[in-house]
Amino acid sequence: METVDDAVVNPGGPAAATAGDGPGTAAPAPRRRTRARATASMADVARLAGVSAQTVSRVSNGYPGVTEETRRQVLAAMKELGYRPNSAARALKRGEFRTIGVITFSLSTTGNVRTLEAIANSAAHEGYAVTLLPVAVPTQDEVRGAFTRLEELAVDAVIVIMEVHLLDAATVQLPPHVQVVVVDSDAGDRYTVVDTDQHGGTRAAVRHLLDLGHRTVWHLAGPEDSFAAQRRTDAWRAALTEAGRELPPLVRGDWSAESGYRAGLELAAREDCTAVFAANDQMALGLLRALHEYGRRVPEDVSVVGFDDIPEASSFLPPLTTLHQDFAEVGRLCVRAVLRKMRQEGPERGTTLVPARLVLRESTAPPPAGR
Amino acid sequence: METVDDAVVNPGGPAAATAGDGPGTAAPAPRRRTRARATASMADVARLAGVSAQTVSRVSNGYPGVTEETRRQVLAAMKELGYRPNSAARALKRGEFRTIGVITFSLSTTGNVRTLEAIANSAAHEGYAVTLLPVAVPTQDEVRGAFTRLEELAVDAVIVIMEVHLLDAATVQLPPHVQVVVVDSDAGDRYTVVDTDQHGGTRAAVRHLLDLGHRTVWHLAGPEDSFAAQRRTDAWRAALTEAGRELPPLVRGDWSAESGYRAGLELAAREDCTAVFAANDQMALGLLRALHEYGRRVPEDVSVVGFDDIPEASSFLPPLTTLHQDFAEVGRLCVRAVLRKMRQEGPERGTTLVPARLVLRESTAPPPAGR
DNA sequence: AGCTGTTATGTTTACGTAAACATCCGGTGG
DNA sequence: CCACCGGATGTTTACGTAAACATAACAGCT
Repeated sequence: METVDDAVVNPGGPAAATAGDGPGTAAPAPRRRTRARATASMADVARLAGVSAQTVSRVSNGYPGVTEETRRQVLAAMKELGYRPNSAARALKRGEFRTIGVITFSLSTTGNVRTLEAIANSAAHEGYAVTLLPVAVPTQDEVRGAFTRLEELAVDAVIVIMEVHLLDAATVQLPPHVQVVVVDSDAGDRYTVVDTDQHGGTRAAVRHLLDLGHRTVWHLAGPEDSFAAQRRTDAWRAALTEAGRELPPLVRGDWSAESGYRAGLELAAREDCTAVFAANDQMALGLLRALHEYGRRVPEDVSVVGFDDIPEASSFLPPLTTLHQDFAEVGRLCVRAVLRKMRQEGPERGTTLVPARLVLRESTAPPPAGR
Repeated sequence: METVDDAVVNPGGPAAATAGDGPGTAAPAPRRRTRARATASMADVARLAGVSAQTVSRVSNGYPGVTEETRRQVLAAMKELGYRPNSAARALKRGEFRTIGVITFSLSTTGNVRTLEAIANSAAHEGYAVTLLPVAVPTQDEVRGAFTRLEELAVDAVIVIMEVHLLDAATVQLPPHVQVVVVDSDAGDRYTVVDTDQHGGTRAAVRHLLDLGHRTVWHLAGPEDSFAAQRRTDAWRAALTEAGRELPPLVRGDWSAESGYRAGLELAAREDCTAVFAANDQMALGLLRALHEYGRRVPEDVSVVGFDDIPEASSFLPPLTTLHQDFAEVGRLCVRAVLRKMRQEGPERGTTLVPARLVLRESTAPPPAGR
C-alpha cells in the first residue's frame, strides 16, 4: 500500500544519516543458525567478570554482601555484554510476574481510558507492568473468552473495569490466587471495588439545579445495563424525593452523543423541562444540539449538567457545567488495592469511593421567570 | 505414604492396568513435606493421569502422537487439578513471550487510544498479549525511562505510537532482537512505519472546500512538534499551491478544544476567512464555539472541516464534516507488520499508509455570495 | 593459639516446560 | 522367523534465575 507520498518525505530530518546502527553492532549478520545466543545470560556475565553466577545475581538485584570492587567488575561485564535479566526465568523462579492484567470493554469511554492510563502509570511506579485484555463486545462469551485468555497469561493480579453483572453472568473461572479489583460496580460485598462516588456527585448536581430555583430536574439516563448509569439514576431519584420534588419521567440514552440528541428532542419539546441532569458529557452534548435545534437557549431556557468533565466539555456551546471525575485517583487506588491484596495487607472486599466535584461553567442558570 | 492420588486413579479401564505396571511405581516418595503448591504443574497432572509429563505437554500443546484414550485421561486430570500452563516456564523454554509492548504518550488523544485498542484486539487474535508502557510526559527523560523499563520487560516486539523525533532524541537503546514498528512518523527509512495517509486526507479536505467555491482555505494547525500536524500543514500548503490559490497565514493550536477556541477567535475576526481546515476535531469544536460567539454562522458564513472523525463529531453544532481515520486498520497493520518482522517475513523498513475518508456532514457549504 | 562470628563468595538445586533422544510395542514384508 | 518400521510413550536435559546451603577468609575475643 505504498503511496506516492513516500516521495514527499520531508528533507532535513533530524540527522538521519547518523542514525546508523549503534556502536559495536557488526554487520546485520543474517545467518545465525549456530547457537550463538542472542542475549547474554548471567553465566556469560559471570564468566567475563570472573565471578560466580550467584554474585551476578546479587548485583543484579541490588543485594548486599558484594564488595564494591566486585560489584564494579560485574557491572562492567554486564555493560560490555549488554546483559538484560531474562524476565521469564525471573518470573519462573520468583513465582510472580510483576504484571497486572486489566480487563476492560472497548476503550470507547473517556472514563475507562483515563482510568486505564492512571492504572498503567501507578503500576509502572510500583515496578509493575500492565497487560491489556480488551473485550471487544460486551457479551458473556466475550468476557468469558477474556478470562480464558487471562488464565494462560502472565499476571499476578487483575483489575476489571466493567459492569460486574457481566462478570457474574459469565460465570468466569478466575485463576486461583489471582487477586481482583473491580471498578464501576456495586459488588463491594464480594470484591474489592473502587469507584467514583456516583451518589454524592449526582446529589450535588441536583442540589445545584434546585438551588438555582428550578422546580424539578429531569434526567437523561445511561443504558439500563450499566451499573454506573443505574446508580446515577437512583441517586437522582433520591435527591429529588428528599427535596420533596416531583419525579419527571425518565429519558434514556446509551452514553453516545447521538442518543443524547434523540432523547434531547423529546425533552426539548416539553415546555416544563427547565433543567436536565445528563448521565454523561457526551449525551449532554447531543442534548445541547437538540435544544439548540428546537430554539431553546441554554442556559436561559434550559439548564444542563453533565457527568465526567471530558476535556471537550469546556468547549461545548455553552461550556458545560459537569461533574469532574478523578479518574487518576481511581486508577491509583485500584493499583494500591490490588497490590495490598496480593501482599495480604488489605481487606478481602469492600468499596472505596472517590468523590466527584461539580465544575460550574455556563450551562446552568436560574429558570426563566414564572417557572 | 504415597499420595492419595494412587487410591483415586481412574476406576477400571484397560489403561489403568497399563499404568499399573509402569516403572517407578514403588518410588519411595522423597520427603515432599514442603508446601502444597498453589497451582498444579505438569508433573501433578502426569501423576494423576498415570502418564509422563511429556505426554501432558503434548496434549497441552495439541501435538500429535497421543492416543485419543490417553488424551482424554490427561484432559480429565487437567480439569480435576485446575491445571494452567505456567507461562513463565513456557516463555523461558520457548524463548519468546508472545507479548507485544506498546509505548505511547498519555492516552489523551482519540487516535492513540483507538489505535491501541485495535492493536490489542489484533494481537489477541494472533495469540499475543499487549503490555502497556505509558509515557506520562513527552520529555526525553520520560521516553528513555520507558525504554529502560522495556528492556527488562517480557516482550518480543514493540509498537511505538509516538512522534519519532522524540524517539531519536532519547537516544534510546533498544533491546537487541526486539522488533519495532512506529505509528505516526515519517521515519520509514529507518523503521517500519504505519500511519494514516495524512497527505491524501488533507488534500481531499482542501479540494472539497475549493470545489464548493471557496477562494482559499485557512488552516488551524496542530502543535509544531507533532509530525502528524506538520504533515497535515505541508499537505495543506501543497494542495493550495497546486490549485494556484493564495496561502493564508497559519494559525496554530495544540490539539485541544481550548486552543481551537483561542485560535478561532482570531479567525472569526477575519472577514475574508470563509473556510477552515482544522487539524483535528477537538480544535474544530473550539473553533465552532469561537465562530458562534462572533456571530458567524457555520456553514453559511464559514465552512469547517476537521480531522479524525471522533464519535462526538456528528453531534457538534453543526455536525462536523471531517476526515475519518481508520484507526482499527492502522492497529491491525501494526500488529501484522511487527509479527512479520519477528518472523523475518517482512521488510526491515518502509511506510504503510492507510487512507483517510472524507465524511460529509453539515459544517461545509458554498461561501457567502460575493466571496 | 583456639574459638566464634561475620562477611564475601561459590555450589547445588529447583522452578515448569518442551526439545531431543530413547524405548517399547505390534505389525509387515522378505 | 526375524529384521525393520513407525506410532505411542517415557527419560534426559537445558532454558536463566535465585533461594538455600556451603565454604573460605579474616577479625575479635578469651
